Amino acid sequence: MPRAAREQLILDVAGAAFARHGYHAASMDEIAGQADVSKPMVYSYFGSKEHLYLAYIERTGRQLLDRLEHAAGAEDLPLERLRARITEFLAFVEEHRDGWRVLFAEAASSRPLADEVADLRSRIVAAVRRMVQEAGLEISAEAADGMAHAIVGAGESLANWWLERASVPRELVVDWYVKLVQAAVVAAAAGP
Amino acid sequence: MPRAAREQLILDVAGAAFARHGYHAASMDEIAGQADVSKPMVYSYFGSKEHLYLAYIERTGRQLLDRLEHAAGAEDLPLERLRARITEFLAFVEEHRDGWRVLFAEAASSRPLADEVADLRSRIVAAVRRMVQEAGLEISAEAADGMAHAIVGAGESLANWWLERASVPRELVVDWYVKLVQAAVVAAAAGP
Amino acid sequence: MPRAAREQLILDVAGAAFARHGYHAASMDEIAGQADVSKPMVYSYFGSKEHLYLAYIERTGRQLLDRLEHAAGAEDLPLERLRARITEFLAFVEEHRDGWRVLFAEAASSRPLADEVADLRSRIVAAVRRMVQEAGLEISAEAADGMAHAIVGAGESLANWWLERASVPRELVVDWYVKLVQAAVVAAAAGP
Amino acid sequence: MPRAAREQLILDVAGAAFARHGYHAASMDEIAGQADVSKPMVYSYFGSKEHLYLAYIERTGRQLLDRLEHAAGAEDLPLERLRARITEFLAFVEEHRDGWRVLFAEAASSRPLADEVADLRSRIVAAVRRMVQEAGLEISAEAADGMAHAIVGAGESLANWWLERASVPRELVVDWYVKLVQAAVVAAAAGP
DNA sequence: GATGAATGAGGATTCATTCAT
DNA sequence: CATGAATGAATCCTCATTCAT
Repeated sequence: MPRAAREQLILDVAGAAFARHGYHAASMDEIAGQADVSKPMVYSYFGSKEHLYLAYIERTGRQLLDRLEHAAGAEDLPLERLRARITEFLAFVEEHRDGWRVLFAEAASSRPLADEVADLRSRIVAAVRRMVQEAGLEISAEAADGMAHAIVGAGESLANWWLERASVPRELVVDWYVKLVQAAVVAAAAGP
Repeated sequence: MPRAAREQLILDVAGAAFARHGYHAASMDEIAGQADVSKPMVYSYFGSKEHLYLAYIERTGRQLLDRLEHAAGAEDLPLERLRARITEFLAFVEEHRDGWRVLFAEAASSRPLADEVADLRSRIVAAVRRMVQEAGLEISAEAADGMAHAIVGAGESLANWWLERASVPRELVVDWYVKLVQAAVVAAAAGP
Repeated sequence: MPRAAREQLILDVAGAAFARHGYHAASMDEIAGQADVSKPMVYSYFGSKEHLYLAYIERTGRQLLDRLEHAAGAEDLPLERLRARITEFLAFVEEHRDGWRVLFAEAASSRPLADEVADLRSRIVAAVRRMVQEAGLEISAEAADGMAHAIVGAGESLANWWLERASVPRELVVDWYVKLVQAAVVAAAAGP
Repeated sequence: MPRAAREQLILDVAGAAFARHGYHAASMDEIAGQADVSKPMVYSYFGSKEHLYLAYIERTGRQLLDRLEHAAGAEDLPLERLRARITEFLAFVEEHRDGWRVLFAEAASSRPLADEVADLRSRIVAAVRRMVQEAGLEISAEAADGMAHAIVGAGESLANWWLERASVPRELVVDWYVKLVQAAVVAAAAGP
């Protein structure tokens, strides 16, 4: 098996372990065992538990960003692009439950690693902020930033809620979220 | 020092440790040391690391709920009550940074303890859901539930953002969040 | 409650704890708690866990020896005295299960305390040895000593067996043991 | 050093520690140190202190049973077989003082582990009981069982006595014990 | 005399990490 | 390149024992 493939396999297994137990409780023994690789192998590939974790975060984050980026074409109308991106976001969450869980959970906890994860989140927030500002309304930079964070937080929470409600159709959730985002933008602009 | 006071002191110290390192990485040795108490003392008071953690969550959660409950009088108008509660929420977050961090962080991670924390969050969500439903608009139970989660998630994210922006006046954030909530309720009701 | 009575109560409770968990696993906390006495009390009375244990052994051993001594009158025939003593022995074992268990169990294990317990046992063995020698047969001192140990060991084992066989009448066991002892004495004397 | 050899070495060292201090007081630190192995090594080999202990009991017990079994050939006369087995038993006790001490001591104490040891002892008792019953005398099942326990107890006690009397030749003790067993069988059969 | 409160010391166990092969 | 084997360092937790009151 080529090295690249093995690396991906290890990352998959590691992601599952992190999602199941959290960073600290996941053990390198378990990960190596489930990947059918010796532990020194894992260390030779990733250096340390922390680096392995970061590599997983990085890969998952990049996948998410890529999908969001390519979800909408430049020629689409703003509303269509928003809807497309939200749809893509929920699709990603559904397809990568482990990755999503790790990304989201660790965004909030374990201080030492938070910075790396925060970076990913901040890129999403930045995109949302741009979107808010490009709506053409009169919104201060500060308000745009704050509202962008609120929008992202709402999306995370909504996604988690939906993940545990298999019966709710994705389209419905997309609808809600689209409307929420639109309303949020208007709310951010409304004068005193 | 009376026992009750020492218990509170230990909880404070424990909260700081949990906030700094997360549940797993925080060590009982560190907590006992910083509380200027021997480890067996901590065990005699709280039984185990897990119980100590739960005691902290419980205390912090109760404080938050109490404040939210008493923030608004029954005679206030709905909008006033909403604003009062949000103000209180942000005040709590500001005053109890450690507690908030632990509550919020562990809501998302560390599987074994998540249940206890999830319980607190779900009570807040339930209150928000009732609020959504009592707005008098035509909203399905499902939509109300989903939107309540989105609102809570937005609030959490907004609070965290604000915590790192000392210069932003609380009133401003309250304003945004109030508007966001109102908009969210309307959005949940809007037909296709 | 007078001190003497409290001491006895503590000893009783301690004996039960030692019988249930063994010396090491029995905890002073448990003993003090069950005797409804504070721990410093126990220490003031007995000094240390080891001393408490020895005090229990001592009391129980003395009780056993007393009963064996007074079981038979000097005017009885040798066989009657043997039977009376064995009967008394089994009665003691039945009435003082905890004490017997501790006495017997610790006779074999826990090195540091073995000496004290061994002393009690050796007094019983000595009595048996005298009995063997007084049988009037030609038996070397060594053989008498060895056989006395064998006889005592047989009795211990038989008593334990009987303790778990509630349906077996004591008289029957006494009979067996009397015969065994007699046979053993004869066996010890038999030439090559 | 191959793994198998190291396992045996650890077992030897552990046996010595258990014999010296008893199960509870023996520490894994001490055992690992004396075996010149790190503690995690011991855990990787045996899993836990309890498992280490059981492994030792198991090994020692099997050795004893094996030796008793092969001590006598099927073609030997009953008396010769009895003598051969007793000789073997004493030889084992002499050669494996630690093992014998642990086996014998823990047969009587420490509740949680007693079962495993009791099993070994009960197999020996069963063999003795069969021997008693095959003597051709009229003996009730109950009497045979009780007497078998008495015989085993006598042997244990006699062996311990002998262990501290280096000057007493083994042959002599064997002789006594053989006669005692014979006498015991007859005693069990004798009518009222 | 009596105790609630406190602790020093140590025990079992686990884990990330690294050589020797 | 790959690994089996090994460990230093922590971690949670318990317990016999003792003051200050």
